[in-house]
Amino acid sequence: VTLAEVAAHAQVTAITVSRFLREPALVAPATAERIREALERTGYVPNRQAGQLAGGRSNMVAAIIPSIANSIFAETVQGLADALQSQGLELMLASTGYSQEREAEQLRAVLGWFPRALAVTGRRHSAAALALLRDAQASGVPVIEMWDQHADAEGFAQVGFDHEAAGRAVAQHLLERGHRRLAYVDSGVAEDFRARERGDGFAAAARAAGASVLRLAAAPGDAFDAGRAALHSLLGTAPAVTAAAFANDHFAAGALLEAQAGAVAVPQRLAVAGFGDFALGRQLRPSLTTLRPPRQAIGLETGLRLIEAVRSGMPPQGCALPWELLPRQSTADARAGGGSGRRPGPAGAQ
Amino acid sequence: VTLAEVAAHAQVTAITVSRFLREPALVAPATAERIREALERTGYVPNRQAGQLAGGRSNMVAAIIPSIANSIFAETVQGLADALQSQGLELMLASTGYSQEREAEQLRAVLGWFPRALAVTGRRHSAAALALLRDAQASGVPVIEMWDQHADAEGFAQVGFDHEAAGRAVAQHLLERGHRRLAYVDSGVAEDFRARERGDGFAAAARAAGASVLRLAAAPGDAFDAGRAALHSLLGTAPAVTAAAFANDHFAAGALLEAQAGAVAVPQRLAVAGFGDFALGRQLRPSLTTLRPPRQAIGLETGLRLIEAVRSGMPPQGCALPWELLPRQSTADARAGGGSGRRPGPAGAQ
DNA sequence: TTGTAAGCGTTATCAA
DNA sequence: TTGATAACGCTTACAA
Repeated sequence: VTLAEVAAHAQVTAITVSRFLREPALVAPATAERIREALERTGYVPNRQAGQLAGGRSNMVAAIIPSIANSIFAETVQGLADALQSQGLELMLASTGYSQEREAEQLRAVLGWFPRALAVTGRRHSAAALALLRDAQASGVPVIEMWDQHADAEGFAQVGFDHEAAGRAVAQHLLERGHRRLAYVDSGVAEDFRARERGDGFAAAARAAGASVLRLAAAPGDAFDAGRAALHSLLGTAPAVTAAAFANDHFAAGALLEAQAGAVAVPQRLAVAGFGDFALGRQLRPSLTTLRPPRQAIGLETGLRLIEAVRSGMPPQGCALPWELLPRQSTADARAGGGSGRRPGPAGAQ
Repeated sequence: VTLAEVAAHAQVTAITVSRFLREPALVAPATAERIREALERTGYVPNRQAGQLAGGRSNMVAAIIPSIANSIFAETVQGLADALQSQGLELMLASTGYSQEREAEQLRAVLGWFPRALAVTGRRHSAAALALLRDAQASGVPVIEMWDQHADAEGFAQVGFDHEAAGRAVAQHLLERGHRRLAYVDSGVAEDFRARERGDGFAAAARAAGASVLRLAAAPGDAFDAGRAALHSLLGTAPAVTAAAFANDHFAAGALLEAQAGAVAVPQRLAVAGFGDFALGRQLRPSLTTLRPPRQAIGLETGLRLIEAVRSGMPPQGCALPWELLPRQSTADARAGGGSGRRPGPAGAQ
């Protein structure tokens, strides 16, 4: 069913129906009524390809994330979709599997749809991807990098937070509780740059305070199992370590469960901290100290800023979003009487 | 950059470049080389809207799922995306938030892109959605309903499994272990029809064996908390119940954790079974008996069958995919020495 | 308030 | 092996 057929039913021409669809106020009430009926009877569905080709712009925003299956990004996507939907924009999603090569590929694929705006994850891109992003931005397509907030930005707006600072905060938390021999368990995924940066911040803060830091990488495969294995290798090879931070809550939860099974006292023998604030962490005993990233807010804010950029024609603005350190039982101070409450991260315009 | 500009660079006309892009073998080697160079130099990106408008068909498959954030569907989407990608098809994703109304809306939105094929979740649709799906199918767009496999199909191919049978299998498992007073904790989401059907099957099998079944609904909000609360209300209002099945592993895990905290012996005082085989279930002590649905296989198989339908022009075929009951410690027979091994579900063509 | 004409960037068809 | 021409279904710009 095309516009022309609907128009025939309503005894007008196609352009009038098109106009009614976009600006109903511009057609006479009687005509509008006939068009409404015709639309109903024919079950007309506007052809987006044709509309966007003729109009010269799409109503689609493309987002590229590392993994759909990672729940942390699922919430970001949800926030993004919510923001866009309110403006009648559609979301096209692509995932890279944490591969820079696939990022460029996926970028090329979505660019063929000529999206109205672009959201990518992180600030590290292959040369090919970077070139595509720059071209897009140069041709007026707003681009936002999600989840990051770092000085070495490549000229794109960033909506996220500083992962090194987050890592430092976790270290600080452990240092304040008297720990001097720390460990950081990295993600097994080499391309999870943000986890690595949190580790960098963690290590830097610890060393600055005169503490030692052992870094090891989690095994690939099931994250719980990897966390369990990491606990063993930690206790085996570095028995002096008294506190460990993990790249995410799944690793940390695995370690907690293994500690439970092996009668390793947490936090007395080993304090444990995670990242991400996954729902499970609050349920475990001891409950898991973690850092809550603004998972959904990143998506929502990205959406709002892209919309604004589209509307105004100006490049989008980035911003730092606050995270929150959630001290719980797994790092409770064995000497004193527990945690010191919540500690919000920094926020403010870029 | 348009095809015409590339063509000018290569000293041919647009159609030759277009041909080179689709069937390189059809252009002379020397010309091909010039075109390749021109493509490179100009950084040409094909305009999908124009291509699909002219070609009369898209290379996009649309999938509609209840929730992106639900990990169970994330794996299905992954499988689907993998299958499609191998054929150069792109995936457009829409989520409904378990609302039938939004399903029709989202369906209308994606139909505007004239997808090559359509994958929806489940067999229950609003009248509006049903009409859209029928129209699509009638106009030659293959449609598959994922996750379901039921006799009252509305004429669409189904790739999934029979949830009543899955529910019956869980009940059977508990009955075999001597339980006669059972409970089923439904999902708090009223529109999760599949969880309800599993409950129906569970209840039917239990009653057929002369056992009693109490059904209650989990509270909305955090699933772990809902599981904890469900355990309490179960122990409080129905102390005679000796085994409980939950609509998903998160509820069940919450119950397990609460039982642990409250010194309720599992499985001795209460046997607990879940659904979904989430990674956590294997980690808990007692480990969680669950039923593993073919999460990823559903997506993969749907993709393959849609591709085949597109290729052949015939309507897609559905199929039943096997699930697996995973008996673990949370339902171990207190009388005997443990579980009886894995029990695969039924499989075969529809 | 409605309509006409042109064109968006590509592909199908047919011709050379 | 390459090209000319005519769509595809819609919107923009302008005219009536």
